[in-house]
Amino acid sequence: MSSKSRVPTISEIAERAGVARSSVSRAFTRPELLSATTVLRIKRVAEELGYVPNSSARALSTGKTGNIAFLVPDVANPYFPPMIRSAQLAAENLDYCVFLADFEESGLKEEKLIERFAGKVEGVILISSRMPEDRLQGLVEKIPIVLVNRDVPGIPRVLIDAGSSLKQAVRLLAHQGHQEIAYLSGPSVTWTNKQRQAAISEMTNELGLQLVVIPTEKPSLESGQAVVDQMMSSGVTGAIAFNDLIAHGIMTELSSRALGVPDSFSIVGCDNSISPFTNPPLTSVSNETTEAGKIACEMIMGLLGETDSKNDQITVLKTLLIERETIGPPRKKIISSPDF
Amino acid sequence: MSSKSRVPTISEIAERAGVARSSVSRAFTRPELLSATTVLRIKRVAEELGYVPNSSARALSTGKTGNIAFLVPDVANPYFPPMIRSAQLAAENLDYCVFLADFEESGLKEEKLIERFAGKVEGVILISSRMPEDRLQGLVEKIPIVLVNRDVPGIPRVLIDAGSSLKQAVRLLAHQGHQEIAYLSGPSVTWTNKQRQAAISEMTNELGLQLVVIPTEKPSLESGQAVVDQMMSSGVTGAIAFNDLIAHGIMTELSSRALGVPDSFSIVGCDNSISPFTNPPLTSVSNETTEAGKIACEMIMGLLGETDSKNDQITVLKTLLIERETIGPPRKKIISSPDF
DNA sequence: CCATACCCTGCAACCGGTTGCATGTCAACA
DNA sequence: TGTTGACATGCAACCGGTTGCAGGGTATGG
Repeated sequence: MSSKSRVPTISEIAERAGVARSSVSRAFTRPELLSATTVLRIKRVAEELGYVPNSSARALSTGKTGNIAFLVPDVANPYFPPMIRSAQLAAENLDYCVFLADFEESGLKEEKLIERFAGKVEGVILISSRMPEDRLQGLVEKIPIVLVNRDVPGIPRVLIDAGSSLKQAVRLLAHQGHQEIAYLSGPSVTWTNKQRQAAISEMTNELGLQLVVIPTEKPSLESGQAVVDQMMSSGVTGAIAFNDLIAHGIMTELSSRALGVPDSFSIVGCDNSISPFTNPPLTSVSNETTEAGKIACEMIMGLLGETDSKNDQITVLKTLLIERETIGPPRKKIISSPDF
Repeated sequence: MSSKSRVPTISEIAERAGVARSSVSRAFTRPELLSATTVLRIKRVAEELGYVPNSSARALSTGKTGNIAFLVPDVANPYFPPMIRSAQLAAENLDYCVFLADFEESGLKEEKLIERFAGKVEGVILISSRMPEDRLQGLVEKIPIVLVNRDVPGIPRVLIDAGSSLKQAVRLLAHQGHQEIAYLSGPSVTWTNKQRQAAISEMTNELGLQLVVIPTEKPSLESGQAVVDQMMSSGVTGAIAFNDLIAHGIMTELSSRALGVPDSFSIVGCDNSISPFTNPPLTSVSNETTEAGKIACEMIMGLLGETDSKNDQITVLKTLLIERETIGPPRKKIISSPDF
């Protein structure tokens, strides 16, 4: 029956406490300016009436919203939730609230979202941004930005460098005797993908292996399944996937064709997201996403004080290859060399 | 070098376009009140100057923030991200932004968060709320609330009812010959846990099975591992876990003791989150979390128009038992009856 | 006892939009 | 030609805080 009970305003508190509105405001924001007894009296009245400062009003006059935005390409991708969580927790400790949005792997949508958030937040954390570099450069003039897994000079960023672990994976594959391997690439525009591909390519060159790069539609299970045909017909005996999801898609498709891993095919994933759960457990690259989220959040907070967000701060996080059970020696080819 | 370039205000646009401030405002909010040419002129100037309405100011005068909050017990629990995603997408379509927060399975923290968000949002969606019923009842007088997986009369809610699938799981276990099974319970205060336990208990009674309820610390992998001793010494031959995470914890612990699933022990999970990935693939209950998120969001939006959020709207979503490979006949007990 | 300084509090403007009401213009109609 | 009404626009108050400045009161020192 009672519709939403209206919250009292500063004026009502002031009247009830017999002080000016400004004193009420100060009682909450700068109590050291008032006598202790006045503060007490005001707070008592406020408590009594259930006063809560209106944050829109406060934001309007101070220019600080106390919010940040956190944009990810896909919330449901298990790579992101730990990062989201740690960033949100870090923000909360500094009394900030965080907006979350999913830009569905689309740079356009990402840009639209930033625009929508622009007035509501003090800063934006972009995870694996798909936006063109020049747009980012333009944006950073308008609002503080921190990038995760995207390397744009002049914009503060935290990078997770899987390169060395991936090289190690190539070495492992080579050691088992693989001569031709595939890289199931991820979203081609992303820094993460480029960086992973470059590392793998560098190591295959060094070791004299053949590398076949096979693009996938999306970094998802389904996309992994979809490229198995192409992958198998390319003649490779092992593969490294952009992420665990793609790797697992391949494993399921392989197993539905009665091809076992690692007996018939070797595979390694990346991100260590679902890899402990797969069948068999997937060899994968673990990375400190939790740490990354926290650092990104701290970076953005650091930026807020400054007059100029143009800033080249950069943090690189290391990774670790977790060896599980999906690497083995290559299966002998059916159509083999004459000496067999 | 240039610090954040200030965004122009309505006044500057007005001056530049030679109209009143109110006209600029109307050009954006109620263009049908102005002549088409004026609207055009204003919009051109606005575009030129890069005008973006200040949302704090707008929120202050209209009383609508255009935001909602989405609170979950644990962002990193794979059960929630799909729900978060669908809710956020639904909100976005209605031009709403969503705050995300993690209350770490704590009712106290949940309450603190709601308080913090109170002034910033028009409504709150609470997932698996841990708050006492009377506090919720009090809260709903102050701000529109929608509950997911929590059943409080008078508050709109969407429930995912795993009962029938869980009963089916018990039947399956019984059919395989299990006489004593365990329920690895989840957070005891949650509706979800109570409801799951009740369904299982009802069916074990009906079928004349022994049910041992074993509480877990948290619905996590680690907690699952931690209760294996207790579970095995209780003499059960199969178990149903509150969720996939607990179930998987048990599987890994079992396997580290060289006990295979389902040969030595049968187990079923719930939520179908990581179950397709486990080794062996876990029999689990799938539920429409995506749908739940969307519906919750639509419910909250429906509430916003009304003067009174007290409202008994309720949606129940069904589930499905996905049979995979973790149920088998019970292992014969070592200490067995004399007839063997 | 008076001057100085400090402490506390109030006044009023301001943040940037929104909106009810008044005014002005022009066309249609009698 | 005068009246009426629809339409377009402006005026000014308002949303609920924050903050620079001024003024009154009291304590302190000369």
